[in-house]
Amino acid sequence: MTAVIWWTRRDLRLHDNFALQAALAHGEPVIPVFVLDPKLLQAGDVSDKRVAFLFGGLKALDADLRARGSQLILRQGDPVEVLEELCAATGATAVFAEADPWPYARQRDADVAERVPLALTQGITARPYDAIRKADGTGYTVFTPFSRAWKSLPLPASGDLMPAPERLAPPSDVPDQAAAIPKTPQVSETWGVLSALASFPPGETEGLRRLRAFAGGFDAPIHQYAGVRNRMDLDGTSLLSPYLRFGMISALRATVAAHHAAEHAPTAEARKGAETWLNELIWREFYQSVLYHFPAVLGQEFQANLRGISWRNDQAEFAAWREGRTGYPVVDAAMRQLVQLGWMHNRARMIVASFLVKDLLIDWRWGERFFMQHLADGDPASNNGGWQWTAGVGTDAAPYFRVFNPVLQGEKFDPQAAYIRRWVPELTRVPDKYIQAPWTMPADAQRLAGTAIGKDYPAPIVDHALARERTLAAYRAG
DNA sequence: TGAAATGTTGGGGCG
DNA sequence: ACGCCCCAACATTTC
Repeated sequence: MTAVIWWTRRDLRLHDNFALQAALAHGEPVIPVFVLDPKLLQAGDVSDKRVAFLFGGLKALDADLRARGSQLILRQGDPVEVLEELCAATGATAVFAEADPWPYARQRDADVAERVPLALTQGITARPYDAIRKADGTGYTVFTPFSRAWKSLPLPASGDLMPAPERLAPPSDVPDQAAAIPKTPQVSETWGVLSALASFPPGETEGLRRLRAFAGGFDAPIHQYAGVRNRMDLDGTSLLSPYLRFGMISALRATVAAHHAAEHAPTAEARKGAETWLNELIWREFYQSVLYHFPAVLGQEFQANLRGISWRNDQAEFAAWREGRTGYPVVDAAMRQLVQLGWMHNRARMIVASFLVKDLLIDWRWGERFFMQHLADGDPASNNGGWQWTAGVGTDAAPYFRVFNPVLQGEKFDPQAAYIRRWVPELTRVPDKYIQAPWTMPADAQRLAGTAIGKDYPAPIVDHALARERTLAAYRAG
């Protein structure tokens, strides 16, 4: 047997790992390698919360490998050079990794493959993202037929999933890696990072624990998911997205768990909950497939006739949006949650995205980039899909005239304003009656609440009704 | 995975 | 008793 390299990238797990299994089938020892690519870690491109989640995941993976007799080999540099060096130093004859549809990753892997024998497997998605195609071989651009095709294929039984290997041979002949541990980017030990990590402790063990807690058993939260998933004030969602993003939980395992929960649901409502969550996982599969077949979506609107919209792109308003001071409490709560936690409730993502694009008339790419910087679960495919959907310019997009009213969304999905009060403390004492639209509060009520609008909390930076008309006109003209 | 504008209906107040 | 108006409630259309 000869040494081979398991190159892990966004699959920081040992269970259900096609690349690791392929490596094990090919040779031993398997040398687990992660390459920190400086191009992906430049300050300004990624927030400290996102980096902290990644580094924490690497630490956890290393611990899990050491518990099995191996360890994670961590290197920083250009993956082509690093892998070529490692192959030379260790005598590894092949490199195994899970394929990634992101154009940057595809180019990188093509460059690596020119220098070392690279074998790519599936695994980022539950089904290979290039497998579901229309009869003519092209990719789907509408979700419903995609999901129908996706669901028509069989899923493995729970018992057929791949457990983590129990023992791994120690990687031999690996040069000392002490010098390779990265010094940059700095992960600041700030309260923000610590509190973000407390909400999302990185690692495969935690990912698996969350999946079990969410989808395991007859009374699991997945069965209530359909009814509460849009409530921003409740923990009704799985809170699994960062784990899925870095592959700390396999998409396949999540899918099988959802399917199993649906099949064994005690009531029709419970079944609907599991099916609804499964559908959300299929949206993720859909957008990976869209990115694979239509990589140009990363730069431009999928809908060719909507590429000429005249964005206002007001810098001051963009700053107010980023910093959670638009004067619309639901929007501000959500943006502060994002920046502090590195995560945002999905309903809130739609609300703030609609606000940026359709109230401020700011280019959706600005929002897409800001989300990628801050979201621990930020993924090029899902993030782009979500933004193009909200902007009404993508595959299977929301129609352009669908504009969210932030006040009504708040009333519907944060009815007691607990979400707002949690993230916008200066509104804590504002009564329910006014909290979704504090500018309507009479002067005496402002005094009573200790919140002067325009001073303690901003007046709305735009009038929603006017902004809506302005956007409809811009889209019609564009 | 909207919301606003517009249309319709039906009960109750009133002369 | 009856017609008229008002308007909430609901439905449909439009963006």
